[in-house]
Amino acid sequence: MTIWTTSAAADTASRILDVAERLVQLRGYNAFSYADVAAELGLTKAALHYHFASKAALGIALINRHTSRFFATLADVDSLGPTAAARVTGYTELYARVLRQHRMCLCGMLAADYLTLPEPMRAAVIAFFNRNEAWMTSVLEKGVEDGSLRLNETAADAASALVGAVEGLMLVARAYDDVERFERSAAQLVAALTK
Amino acid sequence: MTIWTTSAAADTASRILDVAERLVQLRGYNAFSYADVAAELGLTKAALHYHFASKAALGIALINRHTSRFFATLADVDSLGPTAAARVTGYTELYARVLRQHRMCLCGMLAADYLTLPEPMRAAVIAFFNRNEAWMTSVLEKGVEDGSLRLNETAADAASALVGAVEGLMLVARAYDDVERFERSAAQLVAALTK
DNA sequence: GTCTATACAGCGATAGAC
DNA sequence: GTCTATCGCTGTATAGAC
Repeated sequence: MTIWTTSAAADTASRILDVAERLVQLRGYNAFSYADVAAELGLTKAALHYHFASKAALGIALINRHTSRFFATLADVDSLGPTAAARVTGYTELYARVLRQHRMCLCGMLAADYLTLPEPMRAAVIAFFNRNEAWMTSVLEKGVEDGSLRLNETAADAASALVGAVEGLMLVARAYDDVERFERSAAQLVAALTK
Repeated sequence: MTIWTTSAAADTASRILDVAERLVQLRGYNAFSYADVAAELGLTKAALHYHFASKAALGIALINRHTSRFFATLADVDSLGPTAAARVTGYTELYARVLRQHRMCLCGMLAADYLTLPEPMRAAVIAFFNRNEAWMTSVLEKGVEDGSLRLNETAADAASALVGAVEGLMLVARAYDDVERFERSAAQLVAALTK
């Protein structure tokens, strides 16, 4: 049993997930292969199939790990204890970091590939968005309660608009290879909440 | 020389574009093939290669035709002569129509596939977004001039945010298979312009 | 846990007949 | 303009040795 603290060489399954995650975020689910991942890690395709029996299984593991990590990081944003507007800005900043690596949001990319995905992957993608919206709804509700935000719609509706909008800002900004474009647009979304 | 008025059976190249366009909007550029299109039209792959020598050539033709048609339709929205807010709503309604067919915006989908596209296709995708933003910028500027809109940022910045946001609202709403979700969110974007 | 080897389907693309 | 036939390659996945 290996004890993980920090750094250290990750096990093979983790390294497979690392590479596959990056490739999906860069190229999409249908434009990466076991051969791509294997070559990058100096393994064979057969070795990958030992760790993840099928591409669908790899895909599901990818989404699940990403979702866990993302909401762990979001909890850190919460623990900074700022205002609702600052928290939403923290949320957009998480995505700006992804963009700086020229990557799309993993689940945003999979949303584009959605109709080609096996059902279990679809469900995991939707679960990610549901959690995004639930987090955002909670943040907006607190902002309304403390008077820092004024909404003309329900917090849930405002949250779903924000989550969707951020995905699109990433999608287009990445094509332009222009993170500042994303940041300018995201700042407007936040500003609209407090107007 | 065939005269096109309305309806009538389109020529083969047009029918190829029709099918390929739908498949890209549903599945993405890397998840459709010449075989898919040929089978649907009762042709062979070789016949498709006669009309479009390569997949890249087909892709470029796809974007160019779509761009022409989209801005022709947008001109109709303009000619209705409504206010800036109504024009933006008309813009979002064009995309709602696409969503009702369970399709993503063609260029939004290609933005996801962006890093896998040949350079000429990338340029055509960016040109589409540039024209979207130019149209939207013009609409917003007129709204500011006539006093119907108040912006806290430049019209160009507000336009790029709107265009990007709409793409994301489509992307996520399509995964949820929920056009009303898109419409609720899009209405908020419009409302934020006049607040 | 990783390898070699292989199966089998699909891909984009081409040659040449009709 | 469309066909048959085929090429070379890549895709996911499996069997069995080490």
